[in-house]
Amino acid sequence: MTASTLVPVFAALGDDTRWSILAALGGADASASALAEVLPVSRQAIAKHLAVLQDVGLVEPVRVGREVRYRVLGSQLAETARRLDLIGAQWDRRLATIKQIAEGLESE
Amino acid sequence: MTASTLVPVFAALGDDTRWSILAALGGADASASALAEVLPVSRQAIAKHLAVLQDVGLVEPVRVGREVRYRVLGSQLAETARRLDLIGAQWDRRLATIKQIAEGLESE
DNA sequence: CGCTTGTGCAACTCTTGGGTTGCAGCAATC
DNA sequence: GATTGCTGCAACCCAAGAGTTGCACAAGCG
Repeated sequence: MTASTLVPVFAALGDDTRWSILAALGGADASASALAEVLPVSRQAIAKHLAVLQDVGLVEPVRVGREVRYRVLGSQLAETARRLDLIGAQWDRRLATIKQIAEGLESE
Repeated sequence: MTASTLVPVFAALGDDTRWSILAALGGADASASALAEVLPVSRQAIAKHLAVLQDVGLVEPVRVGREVRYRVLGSQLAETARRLDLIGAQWDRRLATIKQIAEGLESE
């Protein structure tokens, strides 16, 4: 059941501050301290968010000298999207099946 | 900025119980009371979750006599997946751009 | 009409998690 | 080697939300 790993990703993406962090990292890789200068939250709060994002594989730490910069992994976003799309498609298929059955009943 | 409406959807999808509800509704439309007999939570808890799911457009209420059944909207899942995929693709494009620049520097 | 049953509203508990401050530690730099 | 600056850990506060119980109300059904 790979779906169990999917829910935490959505939980991670369900927070505005984390999207702000992802957006900031979209410009260039940055450390927690650097992000704290841009965003209206403390460095420690950002560090927590980065830990969450790293746990679900949305972000990757890169040591540069004595600081730790983070990079967004777009592939993980795409992968999550792919799996979500599959689920949505399954529901549509179910609806289609029900429609078929209903139409079959009508024509009898 | 349509992305602002995207975050609440992820927040809604970031809960295990709500996925259980969606899964149960995948079999057939059901009321909050019916779901309460299947899932290990109270009817009121389910009612709250259904309200959340309805707010973000993942589920739709259908009155049947004196009960209110809920139906999953797979199209909303697919739409969310599409938008998430676009975002992921943008990050990949940025990485590709950076790679191009780096390669350009090497060849000079 | 009375009974049953599904829904809706309200109040409450308790855990989770986002945010903060403070301090200790470590690694470059001068 | 001392200083500077970035990281990591810990404790704490507070709001949001997941879950519960209880009750009131409305709509079918005997």
